[in-house]
Amino acid sequence: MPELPEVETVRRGISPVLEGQTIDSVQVNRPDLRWPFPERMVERLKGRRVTQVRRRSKYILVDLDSGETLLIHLGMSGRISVSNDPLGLFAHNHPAAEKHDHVVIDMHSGARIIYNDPRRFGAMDLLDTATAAEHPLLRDIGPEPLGNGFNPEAFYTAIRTRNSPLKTALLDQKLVAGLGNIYVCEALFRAGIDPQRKAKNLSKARVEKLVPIVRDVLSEAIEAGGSTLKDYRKADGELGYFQHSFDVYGREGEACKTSGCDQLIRRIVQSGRSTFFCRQCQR
DNA sequence: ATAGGCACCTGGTGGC
DNA sequence: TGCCACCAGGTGCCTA
Repeated sequence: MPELPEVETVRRGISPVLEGQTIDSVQVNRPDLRWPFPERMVERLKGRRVTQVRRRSKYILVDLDSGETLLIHLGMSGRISVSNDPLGLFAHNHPAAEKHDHVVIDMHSGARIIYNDPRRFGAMDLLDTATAAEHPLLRDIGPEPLGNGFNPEAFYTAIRTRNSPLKTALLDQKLVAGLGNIYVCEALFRAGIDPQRKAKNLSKARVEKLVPIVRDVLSEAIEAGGSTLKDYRKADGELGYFQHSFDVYGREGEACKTSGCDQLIRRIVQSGRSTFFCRQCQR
């Protein structure tokens, strides 16, 4: 479930557990995720103090006092969970290991961070903190949707030359960072825009409507994650994995939620991915 | 430069 | 119960 809001929820969940704390040990249970883990990752993490936990798009960036930054991506199925054993006395205070627990990080505080990812589309790498933004995985990413760089003028210019459907353009991480299939569908529904419309043909007025809606959809999802976070952690420590009710995503054949609209939500495929929308409400 | 399709991998669901 | 097709929150890479 990791789009920007989920990744931000995870960041907020692990940040207080990591920042200012020292890594005691790291257990890596296989050689790779999507790519091999970086050389000597365990040794490079061990004994390091975490100075800051940041997010860029769907990447979590864990800065270390060594001048290196641990980059984490959750792919499609990545999960991070947190558990605690403050005195470091009882291993059973941590949940039993589960299938696909690929990386386990134990902090000096007794906290344990587990990275679990069945499909292994996720990734980890170690970068020089000073030049992290120039890393190939990060350098071409567009503006953060919740930051000043994502505004109607800039986005209008960015999609001006885009011949692809607007849905596809919104998923292009070079144009705007962090959006994924769910929140693009949701934002386009709320904006009343047909996902099949060509990006380059979008009027200035519609861009001005869409941009704040994208922000709202993401902000609300982060809020929902944040508010669910505490309760959920009490349960089993899973972060970024919360219930959410969507207007269109995953609702093919169900009634459109617009009052007075009698249409059913449709599913089409655009560049290989499902798009959910209402034909009546989205033009 | 841009657009489209494939690939990577595991697991869940629904039909026969 | 088994087998099969299809679906899934992402994105790098290859081809035109």
